[in-house]
Amino acid sequence: MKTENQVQNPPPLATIARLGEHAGEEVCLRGWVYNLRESGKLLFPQFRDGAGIVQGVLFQKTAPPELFARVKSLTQETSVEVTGKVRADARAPGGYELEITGLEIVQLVPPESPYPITPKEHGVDFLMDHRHLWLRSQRQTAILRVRHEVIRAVREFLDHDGFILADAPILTPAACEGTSTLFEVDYFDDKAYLTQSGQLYAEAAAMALGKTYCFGPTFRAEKSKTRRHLTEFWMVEPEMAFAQLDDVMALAERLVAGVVARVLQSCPRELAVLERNLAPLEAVQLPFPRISYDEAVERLRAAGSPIEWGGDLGGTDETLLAREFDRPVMVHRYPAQVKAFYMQPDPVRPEVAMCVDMLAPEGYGEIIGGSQRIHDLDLLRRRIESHHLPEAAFQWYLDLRRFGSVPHGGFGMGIERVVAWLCGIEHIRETIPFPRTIYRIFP
RNA sequence: UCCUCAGUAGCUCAAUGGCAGAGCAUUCGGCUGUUAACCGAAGGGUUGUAGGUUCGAGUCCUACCUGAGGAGCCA
Repeated sequence: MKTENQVQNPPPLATIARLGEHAGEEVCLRGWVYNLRESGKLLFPQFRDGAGIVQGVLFQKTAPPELFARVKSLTQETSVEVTGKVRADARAPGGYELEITGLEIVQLVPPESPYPITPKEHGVDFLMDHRHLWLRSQRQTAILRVRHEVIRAVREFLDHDGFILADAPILTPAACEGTSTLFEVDYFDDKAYLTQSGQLYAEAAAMALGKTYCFGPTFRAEKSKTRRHLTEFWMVEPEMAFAQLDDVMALAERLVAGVVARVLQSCPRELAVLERNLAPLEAVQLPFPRISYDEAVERLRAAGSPIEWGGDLGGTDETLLAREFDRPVMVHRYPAQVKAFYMQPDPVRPEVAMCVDMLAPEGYGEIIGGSQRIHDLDLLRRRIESHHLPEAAFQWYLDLRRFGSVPHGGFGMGIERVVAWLCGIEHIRETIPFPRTIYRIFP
């Protein structure tokens, strides 16, 4: 009966995520074999389709011998098209299972060279060497789906707020901030560098468009070796004309709160796979606490940190400070000496810069760094000089202060750090499909 | 760049200076509701590389290679 029906009327394609909508019906799934369990004359192949996992059931007693043999031969990650009747069953993981009526193998993974990543534990080195396959795991697909949702939420938020996307170049003639080590590339007979920030270009775009953002990969050649660093990472950088530090902070907290709310709403399944505790994310409501660098140093010293006024916050300082709040905390007005040359000094306290860092809770560190930019030509010139930067390279940037300069500002948000925080995962390397770290550029 | 740790079967890991082992994976057999299934058997090794100490080195020493965690720097 079933076979006849299949020939006359091919069953509709379904996805595992929405299998429940087809209860009682015969459907077709396209995907890969996740695992095969068997118990005598009873087979339980598990299938994944990129959005979920479902278990199939096949009894030798009732199945055509040829079909039974084919299912019994399935190896992990073999690609298949399987048809079957969807049935609710409390014994099945996910609540539904597929009573298999037909199965076509698209490509059989040969048993003599099995899929290398088994459902057992593996070490970091092995998994990173097989990143192209590791991506298929439940955990990795969940993380990538959250990443997708974060990026979509950021873009929709900025788009709806009147920001215009104007991307910055990736190949640049010189350092943007003059501090970090850059990747040098051969540019015909000249030298060029991979961008470390699109900000300077975003400032130019803001003078053209009012509110703008750039969103792309950025590169740092520093030999950072921590769970928070990649040499290639994605950053979104909004920039606003006619804006001051308070406007920058207001935008930053609205953006982050919006992204968190969106991920909570859209990714419950993924966060469950990742076993993310939702309470700390649900606590992320406006407004975020704002403290000055001065107050941060006081709090840190009270908490036992040896920090002195004048230095930047270390990783442990960030964790210590963030622990005192139940939502991201914005630390503003750092000493100008530890910050970039283009940051506007505080008018009443010139030794501090009109800048802000947002620290994520739970020890995830700095996710946003921003500032009000210097809009006065002479002051900016003096800063370029005192930072020993080549003024000639910055003439175009100085032009922005010659022709209709206005107070303006913005920030950069590191996508991978936000994703790591929202997913509650240990290491940033899992938040990007193919991470680049100091000692790893393969695959 | 600095500090710490690690490298043994395809994978995850054991092995007091004294015969190279287990679980998973693979192959074969068993099991009609499995949940990283389970039970039995088999195959699978230049112990990261090069030296050194020793009667004898996976184990101790030196150098190097590869990777991980952290510092500094940053998002």
